[in-house]
Amino acid sequence: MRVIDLERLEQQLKAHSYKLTRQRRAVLRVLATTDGRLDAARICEDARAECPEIGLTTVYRTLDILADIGALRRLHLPDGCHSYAPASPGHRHHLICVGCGRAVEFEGCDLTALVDSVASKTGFEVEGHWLQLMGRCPECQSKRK
Amino acid sequence: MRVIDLERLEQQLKAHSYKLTRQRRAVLRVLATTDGRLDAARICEDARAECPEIGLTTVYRTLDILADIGALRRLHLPDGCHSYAPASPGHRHHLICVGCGRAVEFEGCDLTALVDSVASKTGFEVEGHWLQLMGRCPECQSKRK
DNA sequence: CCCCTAATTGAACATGGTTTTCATTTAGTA
DNA sequence: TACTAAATGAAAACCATGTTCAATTAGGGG
Ligand SMILES: [Mn+2]
Ligand SMILES: [Mn+2]
Ligand SMILES: [Zn+2]
Ligand SMILES: [Zn+2]
Repeated sequence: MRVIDLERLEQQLKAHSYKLTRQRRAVLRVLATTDGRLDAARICEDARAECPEIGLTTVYRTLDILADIGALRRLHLPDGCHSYAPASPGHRHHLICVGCGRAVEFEGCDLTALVDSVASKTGFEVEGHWLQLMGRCPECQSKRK
Repeated sequence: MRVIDLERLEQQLKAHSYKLTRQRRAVLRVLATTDGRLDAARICEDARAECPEIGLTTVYRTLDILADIGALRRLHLPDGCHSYAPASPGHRHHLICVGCGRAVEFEGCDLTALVDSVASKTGFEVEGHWLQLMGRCPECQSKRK
Protein backbone atom coordinates (compact mmCIF):
# COMPACT_ATOMS: atom_id res chain seq x y z
CA MET A 1 0.00 0.00 0.00
CA ARG A 2 2.51 2.65 -1.09
CA VAL A 3 2.86 5.38 -3.68
CA ILE A 4 4.42 2.82 -5.95
CA ASP A 5 1.18 0.89 -5.91
CA LEU A 6 -0.74 4.01 -6.80
CA GLU A 7 1.51 4.56 -9.78
CA ARG A 8 1.22 0.97 -10.85
CA LEU A 9 -2.56 1.23 -10.76
CA GLU A 10 -2.45 4.42 -12.85
CA GLN A 11 -0.12 2.73 -15.33
CA GLN A 12 -2.49 -0.20 -15.65
CA LEU A 13 -5.43 2.06 -16.40
CA LYS A 14 -3.41 3.93 -19.02
CA ALA A 15 -2.14 0.71 -20.52
CA HIS A 16 -5.75 -0.23 -21.19
CA SER A 17 -6.43 3.29 -22.52
CA TYR A 18 -8.80 4.36 -19.83
CA LYS A 19 -8.83 8.05 -19.07
CA LEU A 20 -7.31 9.20 -15.82
CA THR A 21 -10.04 11.28 -14.26
CA ARG A 22 -10.03 12.99 -10.89
CA GLN A 23 -12.61 10.50 -9.73
CA ARG A 24 -10.57 7.49 -10.75
CA ARG A 25 -7.47 8.98 -9.19
CA ALA A 26 -9.35 9.40 -5.92
CA VAL A 27 -10.50 5.79 -5.96
CA LEU A 28 -7.00 4.58 -6.73
CA ARG A 29 -5.58 6.55 -3.86
CA VAL A 30 -8.07 5.04 -1.45
CA LEU A 31 -7.20 1.57 -2.69
CA ALA A 32 -3.50 2.24 -2.40
CA THR A 33 -3.57 3.74 1.07
CA THR A 34 -6.31 1.93 2.95
CA ASP A 35 -5.74 -1.01 5.22
CA GLY A 36 -8.91 -2.84 6.01
CA ARG A 37 -12.40 -3.36 4.69
CA LEU A 38 -12.80 -1.99 1.20
CA ASP A 39 -16.35 -2.09 -0.03
CA ALA A 40 -17.82 0.23 -2.60
CA ALA A 41 -19.62 2.48 -0.11
CA ARG A 42 -16.55 2.90 2.09
CA ILE A 43 -14.34 3.59 -0.89
CA CYS A 44 -16.78 6.22 -2.12
CA GLU A 45 -16.90 7.90 1.24
CA ASP A 46 -13.11 8.03 1.54
CA ALA A 47 -12.65 9.12 -2.05
CA ARG A 48 -14.77 12.20 -1.39
CA ALA A 49 -11.92 13.59 0.71
CA GLU A 50 -10.03 14.11 -2.53
CA CYS A 51 -12.95 14.45 -4.91
CA PRO A 52 -16.12 15.53 -3.09
CA GLU A 53 -18.44 15.24 -6.06
CA ILE A 54 -17.72 11.59 -6.87
CA GLY A 55 -20.77 9.37 -6.95
CA LEU A 56 -21.22 5.76 -5.97
CA THR A 57 -21.98 4.92 -9.59
CA THR A 58 -18.51 5.96 -10.64
CA VAL A 59 -16.94 3.99 -7.82
CA TYR A 60 -18.68 0.84 -9.01
CA ARG A 61 -17.65 1.50 -12.58
CA THR A 62 -14.04 2.03 -11.57
CA LEU A 63 -13.95 -1.11 -9.46
CA ASP A 64 -15.37 -3.11 -12.36
CA ILE A 65 -12.66 -1.84 -14.66
CA LEU A 66 -9.91 -2.58 -12.18
CA ALA A 67 -11.24 -6.07 -11.62
CA ASP A 68 -11.46 -6.62 -15.37
CA ILE A 69 -7.85 -5.65 -15.97
CA GLY A 70 -6.71 -7.74 -13.03
CA ALA A 71 -5.56 -4.88 -10.83
CA LEU A 72 -8.10 -5.69 -8.19
CA ARG A 73 -9.58 -8.86 -6.83
CA ARG A 74 -13.14 -9.22 -5.63
CA LEU A 75 -13.34 -10.92 -2.26
CA HIS A 76 -16.42 -12.69 -0.99
CA LEU A 77 -17.18 -12.14 2.65
CA PRO A 78 -19.18 -14.53 4.82
CA ASP A 79 -22.26 -12.32 4.63
CA GLY A 80 -22.14 -12.41 0.87
CA CYS A 81 -21.03 -8.83 0.32
CA HIS A 82 -18.13 -7.90 -1.85
CA SER A 83 -14.93 -6.36 -0.76
CA TYR A 84 -11.93 -5.55 -2.93
CA ALA A 85 -8.19 -5.93 -2.58
CA PRO A 86 -5.34 -4.75 -4.81
CA ALA A 87 -3.91 -7.69 -6.69
CA SER A 88 -0.37 -8.28 -7.80
CA PRO A 89 0.12 -10.03 -11.11
CA GLY A 90 0.37 -13.79 -10.99
CA HIS A 91 -1.43 -16.52 -9.15
CA ARG A 92 -2.30 -15.24 -5.68
CA HIS A 93 -5.01 -15.59 -3.11
CA HIS A 94 -6.04 -13.55 -0.12
CA LEU A 95 -6.08 -14.04 3.60
CA ILE A 96 -8.83 -11.92 5.10
CA CYS A 97 -9.20 -10.73 8.67
CA VAL A 98 -12.72 -11.48 9.91
CA GLY A 99 -12.33 -8.71 12.46
CA CYS A 100 -11.34 -5.70 10.38
CA GLY A 101 -11.47 -6.84 6.78
CA ARG A 102 -7.79 -6.32 6.13
CA ALA A 103 -6.71 -8.54 3.25
CA VAL A 104 -3.20 -9.70 2.50
CA GLU A 105 -2.08 -11.61 -0.54
CA PHE A 106 -0.21 -14.86 -0.45
CA GLU A 107 1.17 -17.17 -3.07
CA GLY A 108 2.32 -20.72 -3.15
CA CYS A 109 -0.98 -22.54 -3.23
CA ASP A 110 -0.36 -25.94 -4.72
CA LEU A 111 -3.50 -27.85 -5.40
CA THR A 112 -2.37 -29.91 -8.37
CA ALA A 113 -2.53 -33.22 -6.54
CA LEU A 114 -5.98 -32.48 -5.17
CA VAL A 115 -7.23 -31.16 -8.50
CA ASP A 116 -5.97 -34.18 -10.41
CA SER A 117 -7.51 -36.58 -7.97
CA VAL A 118 -10.87 -34.81 -7.98
CA ALA A 119 -10.85 -34.50 -11.76
CA SER A 120 -10.27 -38.19 -12.31
CA LYS A 121 -12.86 -39.18 -9.73
CA THR A 122 -15.58 -36.93 -11.12
CA GLY A 123 -14.84 -36.64 -14.81
CA PHE A 124 -14.91 -32.87 -14.53
CA GLU A 125 -12.37 -30.72 -16.32
CA VAL A 126 -11.16 -28.44 -13.56
CA GLU A 127 -10.55 -24.97 -14.96
CA GLY A 128 -9.76 -23.01 -11.87
CA HIS A 129 -10.18 -22.61 -8.19
CA TRP A 130 -11.10 -20.10 -5.59
CA LEU A 131 -9.34 -20.05 -2.30
CA GLN A 132 -9.58 -17.64 0.56
CA LEU A 133 -8.17 -18.03 4.00
CA MET A 134 -10.09 -16.40 6.82
CA GLY A 135 -8.44 -15.44 10.06
CA ARG A 136 -7.54 -12.72 12.48
CA CYS A 137 -4.81 -10.18 11.91
CA PRO A 138 -2.25 -9.38 14.65
CA GLU A 139 -4.00 -6.10 15.58
CA CYS A 140 -7.36 -7.79 15.92
CA GLN A 141 -5.79 -10.57 18.00
CA SER A 142 -4.49 -8.13 20.59
CA LYS A 143 -7.72 -6.12 20.63
CA ARG A 144 -9.46 -9.32 21.63
CA LYS A 145 -7.77 -9.60 25.03
CA MET B 1 -29.33 -37.32 -5.22
CA ARG B 2 -31.50 -40.25 -4.26
CA VAL B 3 -34.46 -40.99 -2.07
CA ILE B 4 -32.05 -41.77 0.71
CA ASP B 5 -30.87 -38.18 0.61
CA LEU B 6 -34.41 -36.95 0.82
CA GLU B 7 -34.95 -39.09 3.89
CA ARG B 8 -31.73 -37.91 5.43
CA LEU B 9 -32.78 -34.32 4.93
CA GLU B 10 -36.16 -35.00 6.54
CA GLN B 11 -34.45 -36.73 9.45
CA GLN B 12 -32.18 -33.77 9.96
CA LEU B 13 -35.12 -31.37 10.09
CA LYS B 14 -36.91 -33.60 12.59
CA ALA B 15 -33.78 -34.01 14.66
CA HIS B 16 -33.77 -30.26 15.13
CA SER B 17 -37.53 -30.31 15.85
CA TYR B 18 -38.63 -28.43 12.81
CA LYS B 19 -42.07 -29.31 11.52
CA LEU B 20 -42.30 -31.21 8.27
CA THR B 21 -44.62 -29.08 6.20
CA ARG B 22 -45.71 -29.66 2.62
CA GLN B 23 -43.66 -26.65 1.62
CA ARG B 24 -40.51 -27.92 3.27
CA ARG B 25 -41.02 -31.36 1.80
CA ALA B 26 -41.30 -29.81 -1.65
CA VAL B 27 -38.07 -27.89 -1.19
CA LEU B 28 -36.29 -30.98 0.08
CA ARG B 29 -37.43 -32.98 -2.91
CA VAL B 30 -36.10 -30.37 -5.29
CA LEU B 31 -32.78 -30.37 -3.48
CA ALA B 32 -32.61 -34.15 -3.50
CA THR B 33 -33.52 -34.64 -7.14
CA THR B 34 -32.08 -31.68 -8.99
CA ASP B 35 -28.78 -31.77 -10.72
CA GLY B 36 -27.55 -28.34 -11.53
CA ARG B 37 -27.96 -24.75 -10.54
CA LEU B 38 -29.90 -24.38 -7.31
CA ASP B 39 -30.72 -20.82 -6.45
CA ALA B 40 -33.68 -19.75 -4.39
CA ALA B 41 -35.81 -18.63 -7.33
CA ARG B 42 -35.22 -21.84 -9.26
CA ILE B 43 -35.92 -23.97 -6.24
CA CYS B 44 -39.16 -22.11 -5.62
CA GLU B 45 -40.25 -22.55 -9.20
CA ASP B 46 -39.54 -26.28 -9.16
CA ALA B 47 -41.08 -26.76 -5.75
CA ARG B 48 -44.37 -25.40 -7.05
CA ALA B 49 -44.78 -28.61 -9.03
CA GLU B 50 -45.39 -30.37 -5.74
CA CYS B 51 -46.74 -27.47 -3.72
CA PRO B 52 -48.14 -24.74 -5.98
CA GLU B 53 -48.83 -22.24 -3.23
CA ILE B 54 -45.31 -22.10 -1.83
CA GLY B 55 -43.83 -18.63 -1.69
CA LEU B 56 -40.26 -17.46 -2.17
CA THR B 57 -40.21 -16.33 1.44
CA THR B 58 -40.66 -19.87 2.65
CA VAL B 59 -37.98 -21.12 0.30
CA TYR B 60 -35.51 -18.66 1.77
CA ARG B 61 -36.51 -19.59 5.28
CA THR B 62 -36.11 -23.29 4.55
CA LEU B 63 -32.72 -22.80 2.92
CA ASP B 64 -31.58 -20.79 5.94
CA ILE B 65 -32.60 -23.57 8.27
CA LEU B 66 -30.90 -26.23 6.19
CA ALA B 67 -27.72 -24.19 6.02
CA ASP B 68 -27.86 -23.64 9.77
CA ILE B 69 -28.13 -27.33 10.57
CA GLY B 70 -25.38 -28.12 8.09
CA ALA B 71 -27.52 -30.02 5.62
CA LEU B 72 -26.86 -27.55 2.90
CA ARG B 73 -23.89 -25.47 1.88
CA ARG B 74 -24.09 -22.01 0.39
CA LEU B 75 -21.93 -21.67 -2.69
CA HIS B 76 -20.61 -18.33 -3.87
CA LEU B 77 -20.79 -17.85 -7.60
CA PRO B 78 -18.60 -15.45 -9.55
CA ASP B 79 -21.45 -12.96 -9.95
CA GLY B 80 -21.91 -12.87 -6.20
CA CYS B 81 -25.23 -14.68 -6.03
CA HIS B 82 -25.79 -17.68 -3.89
CA SER B 83 -26.44 -21.19 -4.95
CA TYR B 84 -26.95 -24.17 -2.66
CA ALA B 85 -25.75 -27.75 -2.62
CA PRO B 86 -26.63 -30.64 -0.30
CA ALA B 87 -23.79 -31.22 2.11
CA SER B 88 -22.59 -34.39 3.74
CA PRO B 89 -21.28 -34.13 7.25
CA GLY B 90 -17.59 -33.47 7.66
CA HIS B 91 -15.05 -31.27 5.98
CA ARG B 92 -15.95 -31.06 2.29
CA HIS B 93 -15.80 -28.61 -0.53
CA HIS B 94 -17.57 -28.37 -3.85
CA LEU B 95 -16.59 -28.60 -7.46
CA ILE B 96 -18.97 -26.51 -9.53
CA CYS B 97 -19.68 -26.75 -13.23
CA VAL B 98 -19.45 -23.30 -14.80
CA GLY B 99 -21.72 -24.50 -17.59
CA CYS B 100 -24.73 -25.89 -15.78
CA GLY B 101 -24.15 -25.16 -12.11
CA ARG B 102 -24.02 -28.79 -11.07
CA ALA B 103 -22.09 -29.08 -7.84
CA VAL B 104 -20.36 -32.19 -6.54
CA GLU B 105 -18.70 -32.57 -3.19
CA PHE B 106 -15.17 -33.69 -2.64
CA GLU B 107 -13.01 -34.25 0.37
CA GLY B 108 -9.35 -34.58 1.03
CA CYS B 109 -8.29 -30.98 0.93
CA ASP B 110 -5.09 -30.69 2.85
CA LEU B 111 -3.96 -27.14 3.30
CA THR B 112 -2.13 -27.46 6.58
CA ALA B 113 1.32 -26.81 5.12
CA LEU B 114 0.09 -23.79 3.21
CA VAL B 115 -1.88 -22.47 6.16
CA ASP B 116 1.06 -22.83 8.53
CA SER B 117 3.41 -21.09 6.18
CA VAL B 118 1.02 -18.21 5.53
CA ALA B 119 0.23 -17.87 9.22
CA SER B 120 3.87 -17.58 10.23
CA LYS B 121 4.65 -15.13 7.42
CA THR B 122 1.75 -12.82 8.18
CA GLY B 123 1.14 -13.19 11.89
CA PHE B 124 -2.51 -13.96 11.21
CA GLU B 125 -4.33 -16.66 13.11
CA VAL B 126 -5.96 -18.65 10.33
CA GLU B 127 -9.40 -19.80 11.44
CA GLY B 128 -10.74 -21.35 8.30
CA HIS B 129 -10.70 -21.48 4.57
CA TRP B 130 -13.03 -21.36 1.72
CA LEU B 131 -12.26 -23.42 -1.35
CA GLN B 132 -14.20 -24.12 -4.49
CA LEU B 133 -13.05 -25.77 -7.66
CA MET B 134 -14.61 -24.54 -10.87
CA GLY B 135 -14.79 -26.66 -13.97
CA ARG B 136 -16.90 -28.35 -16.55
CA CYS B 137 -18.93 -31.48 -15.95
CA PRO B 138 -18.83 -34.40 -18.40
CA GLU B 139 -22.20 -33.48 -19.93
CA CYS B 140 -21.17 -29.88 -20.50
CA GLN B 141 -17.89 -31.06 -22.01
CA SER B 142 -19.64 -33.09 -24.70
CA LYS B 143 -22.21 -30.37 -25.37
CA ARG B 144 -19.30 -28.11 -26.22
CA LYS B 145 -18.23 -30.05 -29.29
C1' DC C 1 -59.38 -39.00 16.80
C1' DC C 2 -59.74 -34.24 17.85
C1' DC C 3 -58.04 -29.95 20.25
C1' DC C 4 -54.93 -26.62 21.07
C1' DT C 5 -51.14 -23.80 20.37
C1' DA C 6 -46.79 -22.61 18.92
C1' DA C 7 -44.72 -22.90 14.66
C1' DT C 8 -45.22 -21.91 9.97
C1' DT C 9 -46.83 -19.63 6.01
C1' DG C 10 -47.52 -16.10 2.08
C1' DA C 11 -48.75 -11.52 0.44
C1' DA C 12 -47.33 -7.20 0.69
C1' DC C 13 -44.03 -4.25 1.74
C1' DA C 14 -39.30 -2.75 3.09
C1' DT C 15 -34.45 -2.93 2.32
C1' DG C 16 -29.86 -2.59 0.48
C1' DG C 17 -26.63 -3.22 -2.85
C1' DT C 18 -25.84 -2.73 -7.62
C1' DT C 19 -26.98 -1.31 -12.47
C1' DT C 20 -29.14 1.56 -16.01
C1' DT C 21 -30.47 5.84 -18.12
C1' DC C 22 -29.56 10.10 -20.00
C1' DA C 23 -28.33 14.79 -20.12
C1' DT C 24 -24.03 17.11 -19.00
C1' DT C 25 -19.06 17.46 -18.41
C1' DT C 26 -14.31 16.41 -19.39
C1' DA C 27 -9.66 14.06 -20.73
C1' DG C 28 -6.83 13.58 -24.17
C1' DT C 29 -5.68 14.30 -28.74
C1' DA C 30 -4.97 17.04 -32.99
C1' DT D 1 -7.79 25.88 -28.47
C1' DA D 2 -11.40 22.98 -30.52
C1' DC D 3 -13.24 18.53 -30.98
C1' DT D 4 -15.20 14.13 -29.67
C1' DA D 5 -15.53 9.87 -27.52
C1' DA D 6 -15.32 8.64 -22.93
C1' DA D 7 -16.73 9.51 -18.44
C1' DT D 8 -19.74 11.34 -14.96
C1' DG D 9 -23.68 11.89 -11.38
C1' DA D 10 -28.57 12.19 -10.10
C1' DA D 11 -32.40 9.72 -10.39
C1' DA D 12 -34.76 5.82 -11.24
C1' DA D 13 -34.83 0.95 -12.01
C1' DC D 14 -33.59 -3.53 -10.57
C1' DC D 15 -33.10 -7.67 -8.06
C1' DA D 16 -32.09 -10.65 -4.34
C1' DT D 17 -33.26 -11.05 0.21
C1' DG D 18 -35.49 -9.73 4.76
C1' DT D 19 -39.53 -8.26 7.64
C1' DT D 20 -44.33 -7.83 9.07
C1' DC D 21 -48.54 -9.64 10.32
C1' DA D 22 -52.90 -11.89 9.92
C1' DA D 23 -54.27 -16.51 8.65
C1' DT D 24 -53.17 -21.43 8.49
C1' DT D 25 -51.38 -25.81 10.05
C1' DA D 26 -48.31 -29.66 12.12
C1' DG D 27 -48.20 -32.59 15.54
C1' DG D 28 -48.15 -33.56 20.64
C1' DG D 29 -51.43 -34.06 24.65
C1' DG D 30 -55.86 -35.25 26.00
MN1 LIG E 1 -4.42 -21.13 -6.12
MN1 LIG F 1 -10.78 -27.66 3.17
ZN1 LIG G 1 -8.03 -7.45 11.64
ZN1 LIG H 1 -22.24 -28.88 -16.40
